[in-house]
Amino acid sequence: MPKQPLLPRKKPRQARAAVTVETILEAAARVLSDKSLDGFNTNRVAEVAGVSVGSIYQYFPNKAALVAALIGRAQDSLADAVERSLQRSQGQRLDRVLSGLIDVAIEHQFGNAVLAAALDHEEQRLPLGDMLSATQHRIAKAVQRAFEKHPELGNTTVTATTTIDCFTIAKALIESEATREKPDLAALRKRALRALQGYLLQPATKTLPRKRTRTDIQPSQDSP
Amino acid sequence: MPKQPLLPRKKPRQARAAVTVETILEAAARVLSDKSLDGFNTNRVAEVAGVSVGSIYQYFPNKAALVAALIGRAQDSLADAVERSLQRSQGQRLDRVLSGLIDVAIEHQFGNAVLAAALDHEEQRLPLGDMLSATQHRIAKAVQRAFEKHPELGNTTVTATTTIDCFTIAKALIESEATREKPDLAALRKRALRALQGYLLQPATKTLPRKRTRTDIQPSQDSP
DNA sequence: ACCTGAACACCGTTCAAGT
DNA sequence: ACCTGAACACCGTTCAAGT
Repeated sequence: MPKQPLLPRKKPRQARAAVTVETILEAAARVLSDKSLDGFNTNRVAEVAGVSVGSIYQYFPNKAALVAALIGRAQDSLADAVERSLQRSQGQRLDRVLSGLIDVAIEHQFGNAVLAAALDHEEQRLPLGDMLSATQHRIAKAVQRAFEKHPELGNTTVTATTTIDCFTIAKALIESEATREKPDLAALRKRALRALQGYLLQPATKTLPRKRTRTDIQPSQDSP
Repeated sequence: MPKQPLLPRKKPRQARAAVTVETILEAAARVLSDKSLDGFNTNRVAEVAGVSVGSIYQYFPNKAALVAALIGRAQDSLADAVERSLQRSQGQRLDRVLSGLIDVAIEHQFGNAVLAAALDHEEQRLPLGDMLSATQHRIAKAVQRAFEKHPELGNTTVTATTTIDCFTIAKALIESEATREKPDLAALRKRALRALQGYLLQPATKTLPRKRTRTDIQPSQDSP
């Protein structure tokens, strides 16, 4: 069971080394875009980058760390876009705010569809834990602030979970549309907006009396 | 670029061969549960099943087809559970119907968490196309019928897309909770119900006047 | 400090040989 | 018809040798 480290092995100390690292990451993004996850191998990345495979392993402990670095960059750029969008829609109606965020997420996903899909996929699989949460907290905090002070949500308490759920929901709808052969972005925007508005404006459910059934289980690791 | 076939190579003709196939699939599920996707390899599956690697390739064209078969079985069992749930909640309030479906989905995900997560993951990655849609249509149709005739949704038109969106949303929330270290199933139920009720009861958005921005793009395959 | 590329290990897949 | 397992190919990772 390989508990793989995902952090960069070391930082380049010389200028030409920094170029090497940058070249490697660009090549990795390129290969991932062109060939998707199958066909993404270190040999090809090295070839496209014009370096030896060994050079990759001087800065990244393994292939997963290479992908993790790309995910980190994508997250950063998403966080920037979210903050810009919230700034633009400041003081506007809730549907405007939400539409802005949805547009950002759609752009993020469809701007480079193959790459984004591959990164999303690996994001779930890799134990990114803390690496991810830094930037994601930044996003969550910004959105939560915007929600909290919004008049239309005055009566609803907006928790961190609520904010994260909004992201989860929007992301799922967008990714689902992305796998379609002919995505309809206009329709997608409406559906995502409806889902988010619905979730946010729906009063949190009063505890629903529920008969206990055999689905009242705690998570376990049974064999099939 | 390997356009991999995912359908079983052939059906076993003798009884002992059927046993072999069953044994292989059970071993595959076992390995996947124990070791997750890393560490899931054909050699180990063969070893656990007590057969030679060659035997696997007599019935499955490749490793992905093995996983695809497991996905198919999981989908079938989910479809059964959905239909049973809809039958139980027939004529009840909408929140009851939705809660029943949510419980089914939660049971499906948490009953064998590692296996379910691995299968979900591969479900997105593999080009399952038609293999999936058969069972998924069965589920979607059943749910859509239940929604369409439900009094509380009388004024809302329930399209196929609406139904699928509900699944997408519920699944995303459940999977997200499944990656947590200490999942809170009771809270998850409430959040999922709120999301589904919100989406279904929220009147479909009137076309929102939107300024055109540079995010009005069509999907493309640009380089980063 | 950085880079190279041959060498090794692991694993997916095949195929000649068996029953 | 079914099963075996050695052999091959591909790819992740390392390391001794270079600059």
